[in-house]
Amino acid sequence: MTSPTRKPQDGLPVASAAERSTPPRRRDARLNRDRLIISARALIAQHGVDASLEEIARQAEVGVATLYRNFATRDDLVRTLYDLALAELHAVRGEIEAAPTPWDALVVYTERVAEWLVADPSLPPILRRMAQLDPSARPAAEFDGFIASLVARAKKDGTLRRDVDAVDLAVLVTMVGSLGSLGDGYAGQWRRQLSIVLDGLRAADAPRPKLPGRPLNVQDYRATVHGLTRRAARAAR
Amino acid sequence: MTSPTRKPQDGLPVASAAERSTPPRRRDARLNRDRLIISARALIAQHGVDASLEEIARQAEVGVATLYRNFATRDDLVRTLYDLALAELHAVRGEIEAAPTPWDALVVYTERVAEWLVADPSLPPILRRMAQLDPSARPAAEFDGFIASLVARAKKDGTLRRDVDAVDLAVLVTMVGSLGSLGDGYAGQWRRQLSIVLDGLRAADAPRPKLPGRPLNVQDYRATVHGLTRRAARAAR
DNA sequence: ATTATCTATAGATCTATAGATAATGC
DNA sequence: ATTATCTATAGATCTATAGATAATGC
Repeated sequence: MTSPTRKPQDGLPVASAAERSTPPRRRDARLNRDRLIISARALIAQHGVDASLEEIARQAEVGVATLYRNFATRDDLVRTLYDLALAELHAVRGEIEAAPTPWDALVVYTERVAEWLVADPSLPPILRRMAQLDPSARPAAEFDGFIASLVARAKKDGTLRRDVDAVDLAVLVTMVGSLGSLGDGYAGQWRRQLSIVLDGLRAADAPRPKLPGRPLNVQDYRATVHGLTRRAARAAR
Repeated sequence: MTSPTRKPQDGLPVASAAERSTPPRRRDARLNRDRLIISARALIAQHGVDASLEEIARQAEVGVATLYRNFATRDDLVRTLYDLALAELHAVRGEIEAAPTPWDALVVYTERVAEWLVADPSLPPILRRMAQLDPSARPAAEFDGFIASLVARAKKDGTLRRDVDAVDLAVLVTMVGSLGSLGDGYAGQWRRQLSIVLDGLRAADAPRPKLPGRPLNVQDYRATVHGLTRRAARAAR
């Protein structure tokens, strides 16, 4: 379907869906590709998916043609970043299964996914773009059935309120994860906010744990925003 | 400080801070300016604050020079959009004061601010940019003292949990407001999500109201994203 | 008469590719 | 020998402005 330039001269099954993101086999090529990916994440976080490809190459200290060789179109690049991020998310499943109770499993799920989003501010624009390119590409899609059953069990044992469902959880997590785009100061806050959200999801009579962290006061808040500004100024050269 | 081109030949106090956003006095000019603002909102919502100025002018059916005449720099444009949005937010204060109890006042506050954010998806990028340009420019800044006193009163009367503060509220509202950037389907959801957040903020022993709306199921979710895609495709011509 | 608009244009930056040159792996 | 990189370049699009033309308000 895509990238028909390479001939199937090696004995491999050729052009499977996942094959697109196979890194190149030459040492320098692999390195350049990695540099491009790092640089792309940084610039997409700053300027969204329309970030200049030339600048991405420049920041990776690589010619533009090298970028094009690795990623035939801008959407190829976006899709690769998406796939890479998704691979990291896969690891979460095991952790969820290891949780002792359904409620704990839901906590792990929301924490890990929110953490994943917050850690990489290029993700929100990338996820938005992917949703346009391919509506079936939701990051948590593969967890759907699994989470739905956890939700059912947590309702049954009286820890989760009965008037919410799995999609509510997904939306709330996305919401909390969006805090990563607001600057570094929020990066330390998301656990606290998530905890408040979880308390809202808990059955009314279930006991609440202590909130993690401490509230940002206005001075902190200011310092945060200033910090962001300085950092952004530096990044912009 | 800025825009020193106009000479103070009219008898006015000249160049006050707010004067920058004074619309022009000619009928056609005012119309063009309005068209530019509408078009800027749409394109900034789509592409962020780096949206092409030429395209903004094109979509407003106006020459680029007209855009530059109205907004000397890109940041002038952003600042104007910010000021306009902020003016709408002012109206909220009266509504908050009219609420019968401190808790109700906090609900009105969070609902109105979230609604304000959700209604205009150009706001998140604009607010981020403004935070860089001028760290003191937080939208809710003028409510700060007011909300802080509401928070104190709501804690005292046992409706708000005691381990949160006014900044937590601000962060949570920003979070909920970010749902507007995720597509139209979420636009109907934010009240529901906010309600869950409010339940998390409520003192543990206070009674919870019924959640508004109904959860999105996966089909709804898909339809939503598809809808967004079609709309985005149309908008992109 | 004044104020605003449009067209045209210079110079910068961007996307995308062709062709010459360099680096790796077998 | 193969694979990848870089430089150079065409054509498009962008920012920003100058100068000629059109529309309003008094």
